[in-house]
Order: sequence, then structure tokens, then C-alpha cells
Amino acid sequence: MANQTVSAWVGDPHGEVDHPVADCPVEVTLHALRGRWTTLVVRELFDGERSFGDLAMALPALSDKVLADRLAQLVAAGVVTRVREPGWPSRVRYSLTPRGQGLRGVLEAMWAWGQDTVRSGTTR
Amino acid sequence: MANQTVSAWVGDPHGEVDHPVADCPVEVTLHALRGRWTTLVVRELFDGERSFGDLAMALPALSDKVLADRLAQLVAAGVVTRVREPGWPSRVRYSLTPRGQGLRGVLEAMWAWGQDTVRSGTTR
DNA sequence: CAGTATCCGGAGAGATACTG
DNA sequence: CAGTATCTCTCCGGATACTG
Repeated sequence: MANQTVSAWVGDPHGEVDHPVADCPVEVTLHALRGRWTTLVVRELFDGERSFGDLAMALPALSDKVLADRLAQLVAAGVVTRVREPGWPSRVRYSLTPRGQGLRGVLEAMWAWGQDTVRSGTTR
Repeated sequence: MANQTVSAWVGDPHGEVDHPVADCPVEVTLHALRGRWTTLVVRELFDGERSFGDLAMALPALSDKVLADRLAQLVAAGVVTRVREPGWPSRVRYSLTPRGQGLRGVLEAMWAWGQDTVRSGTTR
């Protein structure tokens, strides 16, 4: 997760790390993607704007509460934009921010590594 | 986390996803890195082989139990090799497997995204 | 040295029911 | 439609104490 407060990534020397601190970039990313279902919600949004109902339909096993939690988390992380349409019935449009689009690279890296791992049969 | 069982990454169409399944490559990667301290342990090992005591010393706030948990998890994920030295006092050498080395790209992608996010001040 | 055995407290995931 | 309010339950993370 986190590293020490100051030094860079593999740019050692990284001194003692007493605690996984929140301002480590890796920690920040992990935090944004934290929790079950999160990456799936993001993936849905890679395809474009979605409403709450759209997402609920695409992820049927995901409860309203958890979906709302995830969306709030993603909004707080600056990954997703939430736009409430005025009127009735109420409708909310969720879409990725530019930063959210930037997650593509991260998820692709994860996909590639996981793919290799599965192929090699080193599943845990 | 996971996606459906068959289709590819952003290569839609991705059908309905009823459940975050374990065989999604992204899920596999997330699973390998799951838990507090995990990435920090991996980072220590990027610098080369380490003993249990080395790791405990580099991560002073990490308890024996959690360190042992993390190492076992990483071994199970095929990321780390565990070699027990015979004799007394007992000594165990931990190092990254080739697959573990492959995590560099993943963590770098995470680092880059987190870095941008912190710069832009969109911390949550 | 390198762990394992227990126990505890808190966070997160899900189910159900209700509201602006 | 798009959530919130509760409540439950399980899964860690951490502390402490002990062992091969």
C-alpha cells in the first residue's frame, strides 16, 4: 500500500516505513479501487454514461446500498461525475472524469498481469 | 474486480455480470495485492532477497502475525518464493518470483495514477 | 529466528424496508 | 427512479503470548 512519506517509488533508498500512509500514490490508487464490485462499476462506465438503474441492471447481484456506496466512493475519489437530472422521475447520470478515464491504464496493467498468472496456472 | 467469465477486457460486449468472479484477471491481481501492507512488502522485495527479520525491521509497525499472513498470501499467489535455510537459528529467505517481478509494471501504473491524482488535489 | 495460537474490536458486504 | 435507514454477519488487522 503506502510507502514512506517522502521518497519516490523504486527510487530507493526508501527509509523505514512505520505505517502505510495515505499520501503514497499507490495507496491512493488502491483506495480509489477499494472494495468489491468497484472495478466492475468503473468498467461499465468505460462504455459511457450510465444511470443508477443502468448500473443496477448490468450488475444484478449488486445491492442498491453497495452500488450507492461505490458510486459515492468513486465520486469522492474524483473518478466519477454525478449529475442529477431535475424533474420526475428522478434520474442521475454517472460518467467518468478525465481522471477516471486514466484508470484504463491501471486496470489494463492489472488485467495483463492477472492474465499471465492465470495462464501459468499459479492461481491461489 | 471481476467481470464475466468469458469475454475480454475493454473488448465489449461484456454481458451481464452477476458476480465478481475469481477468474477475472483484474480480480486475480487485486487478490494478490489484497490487504494492508502487501504492496509495501512487495516493494521491499523489489530490492532483493530478504529474511523475515529483515522485513520486520523495515516495516516496524507490522506485527509478526500480519507479516506472516502477507508472506503466505504472496507465496500462494506465486509472487514470492520461500526458502527455509536448514540449521539453527532458523532463517528463511524470501524473494520475488519472475511473476512477482512482473508486478513492477502494475505498481508503476498505480503509482503514476495516484501521483496525478494527488497533484490535482483530488484527494478524497 | 521465524513463526503459530488465541482473542478482540472494527470495517465492510449484504438483506430488507422505507422515502424524496 | 434513486437512493437512505437499519441490522446482521463475516472477515480481517492488530495485540499478546507461546513454540520448533
